[in-house]
Amino acid sequence: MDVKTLCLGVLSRGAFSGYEIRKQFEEGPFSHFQEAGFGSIYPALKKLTEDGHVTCEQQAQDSRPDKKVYAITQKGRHALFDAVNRAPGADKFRSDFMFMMFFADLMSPADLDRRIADRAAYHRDQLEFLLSCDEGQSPGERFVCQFGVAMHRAALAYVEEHGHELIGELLHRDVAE
Amino acid sequence: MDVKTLCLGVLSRGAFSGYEIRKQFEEGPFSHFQEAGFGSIYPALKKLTEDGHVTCEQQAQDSRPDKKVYAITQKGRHALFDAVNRAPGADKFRSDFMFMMFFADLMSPADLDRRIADRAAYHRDQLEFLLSCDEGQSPGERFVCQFGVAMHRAALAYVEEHGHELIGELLHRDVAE
DNA sequence: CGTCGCATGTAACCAGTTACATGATTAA
DNA sequence: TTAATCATGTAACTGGTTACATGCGACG
Repeated sequence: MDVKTLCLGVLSRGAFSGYEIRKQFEEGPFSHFQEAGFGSIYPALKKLTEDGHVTCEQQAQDSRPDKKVYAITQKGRHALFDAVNRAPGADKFRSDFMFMMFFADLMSPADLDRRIADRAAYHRDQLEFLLSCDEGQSPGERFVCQFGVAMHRAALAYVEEHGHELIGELLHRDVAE
Repeated sequence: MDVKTLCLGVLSRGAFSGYEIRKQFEEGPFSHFQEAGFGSIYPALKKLTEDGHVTCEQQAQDSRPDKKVYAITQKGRHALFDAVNRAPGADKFRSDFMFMMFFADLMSPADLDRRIADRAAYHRDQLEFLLSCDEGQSPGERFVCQFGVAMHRAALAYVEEHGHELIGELLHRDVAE
């Protein structure tokens, strides 16, 4: 799913500036399963405008830089429709944390403990956020949001239950050697 | 986590050829949280050899192309140790499926149903695979593998429970209009 | 007779990230 | 006064993907 399509998705729900679109990827309803930064959003918006998928209205603001508000066109909606009805690519999940846990025996128990605590905190944060944006309007939005809740709940539970177990096992091994 | 470090991780567990390393990313114990293809593995191995992180032994095979078996060096182990003890980057999760579900109202109920069934099948596959490689040797490996099990179990349960709910909601809305 | 598995590699390409460039306002 | 928020954009880079190039053996 390229950034152009992602932007189209955001703009199908309202008119926004590039800055606002980025915010939605950072802390909005898309944040937990897609991401995009300025460097990819602005060029995407430019391309979408050229292709007639969005229109751009420049708004002057006093004591602030101009704002360019983008709105989706009929052609853009069609492109979004096509993208949604294409076969989805496989999920991409990459986790440095899991790689490190895989090699937990290369870490000191204290460091390991800290990493696991950080991880639990991360899942708690995400959970809190997702629960707060749960008043999702559309059925699809609610489905996705609640999926995130289910995932982070499961991950948190796993880390809390098995994290100490892992540290224990490694401690044991250290003593044995 | 770049492909060089990933290869170092694989090679810390034994000597392998580039082809075998790729297989481990495709169907081995790393497959559910990292990936790498030929196009990134071979150049990484080349670089690692130049840097002295791995050594390469060419094995002639009759009626088959030569095999280059790579083995990690002490320097390589040190580099892996450093990587594991660095602060982990944030997880990257990108899901086309979730994007599509977000815009489920742009899909026909029949298509939606099919996508959800495919998704459930995918989680079942992953689960089966992860359960089969559960006899992980090291505590870290077991931790990571069982984490995968927990995640796919939760995802499968969620999709099975709420997928039909979503279709129902959209069907309802279609009738209302 | 085809295609799958073994086996290695390069070159072109591309999407996305990082750093840079600019600058006013507001809150700590 | 320092940092954060608002606001837009480009250029250089980089990492990884895709396609190409080569070729034998085994299985169906």
